Amino acid sequence: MEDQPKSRRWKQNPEAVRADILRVAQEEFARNGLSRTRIEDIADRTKTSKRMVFYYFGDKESLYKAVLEAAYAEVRAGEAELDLEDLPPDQALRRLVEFTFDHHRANPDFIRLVMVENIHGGSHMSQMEQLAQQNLAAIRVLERICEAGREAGLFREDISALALHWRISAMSFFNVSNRATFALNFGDSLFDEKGQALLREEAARSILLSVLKDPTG
Amino acid sequence: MEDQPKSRRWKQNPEAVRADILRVAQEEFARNGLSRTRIEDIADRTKTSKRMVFYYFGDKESLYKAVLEAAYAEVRAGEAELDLEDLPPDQALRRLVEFTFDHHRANPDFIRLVMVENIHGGSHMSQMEQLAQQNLAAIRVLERICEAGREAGLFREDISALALHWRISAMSFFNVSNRATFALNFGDSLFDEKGQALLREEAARSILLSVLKDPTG
DNA sequence: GACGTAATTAACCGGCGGGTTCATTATCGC
DNA sequence: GCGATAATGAACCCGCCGGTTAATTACGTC
Repeated sequence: MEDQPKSRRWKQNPEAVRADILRVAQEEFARNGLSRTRIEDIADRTKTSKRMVFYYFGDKESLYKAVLEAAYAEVRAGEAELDLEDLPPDQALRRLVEFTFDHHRANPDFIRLVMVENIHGGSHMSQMEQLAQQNLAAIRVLERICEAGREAGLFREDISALALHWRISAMSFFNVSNRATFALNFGDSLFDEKGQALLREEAARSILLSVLKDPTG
Repeated sequence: MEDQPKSRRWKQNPEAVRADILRVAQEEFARNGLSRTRIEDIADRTKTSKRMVFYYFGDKESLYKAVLEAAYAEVRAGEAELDLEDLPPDQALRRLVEFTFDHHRANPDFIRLVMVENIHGGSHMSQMEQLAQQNLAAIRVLERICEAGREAGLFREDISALALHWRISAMSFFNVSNRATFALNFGDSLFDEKGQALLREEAARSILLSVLKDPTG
């Protein structure tokens, strides 16, 4: 990091430049979507130039795809850190819901990239190959919880791990993605700390209730 | 409606032209977002010209705002047709969830417009004045159901109508908005008729369970 | 130090698309 | 019919922005 005083030993560092561009591009694409983002705006916020953006990433769409892929990888890596193995199934499920809720909330740029990608019909994401396994891993976690719950006699027999994941995602995602319009329509009382705590708790509670064989437990 | 006595011939019909533009513009903005939509593309699909689009709506952003406002008005009008007054509270709530789920699913263009608007931070919607009342009406429906449920001894005392609406919206909205990426990540099994029926039923069931004082009922 | 390659800079280009100009036609009130 | 105004058509303008050209500088290798 620190430079040698005598010889200006400032090393060229392509990887850092690349990472710098990616970082800024993620923010810009997340804020503005694909078309509204200007490569020059990205360049201006990096230490390098517009020419270099094209030099490293080819064209705008490839940069966007690189951003999307990096964002997915980062978020999935964050998810993988959650360890639920040693929890009883009901507590594991509750913790998974709370974690997902918090995790989405902490990564609004990722959420916005997914929104953008959905507007585009997923056409860029469909070209990303490697994420199939990562995603199935997410489902497998839920399936293990469900199975453990069934074996413990706690959970219903007929729950679908995929549909469960869908519901957990729906609430966690919507909470970030639709904040602007929801707050404009109904006020922002649900988006301060107290409101968010309420939503988080009710999400966890309703998910849990819905899988329990005996909801009174 | 159809007859116009000798004055006002069929030839020039500004209102129809305007409606034609709005209709096409809604589809284009919903499919492509604001920046990616080309006014010329809209014009080409109408019976009129690009020149007329500007003549009637001023500029692109005003057209977008007009589309958004019209879409909101139409969807809210559709919601207002639901009558739950004569149902017991638990059935009313279930029906409201199912209706919302179906209604969102039947109006993907509206959903996509709201997605686009959220990407833009709601900056255009914040200029729409009249929708505050419409939205409060939606909450009031839920509040009446909750109150009736409490009075009947069926529902918990501590449920928030707004948080309940948030959860119903979250699932109904996400089901449409994130279909592309969800299907790419986890397959499209949840989006055929059978999968959708499952999601709809589980959404209703989990909402209902979460408000009941005695969930075994 | 010399050579080849990787990284960088400055200046440029071209077409796409939002918005306009100006001339023309239809419609209405009288 | 006549004048005023609303509605329409064809062609045009121009600035923005994605992408490029060409020349220059740093760097690894011998």
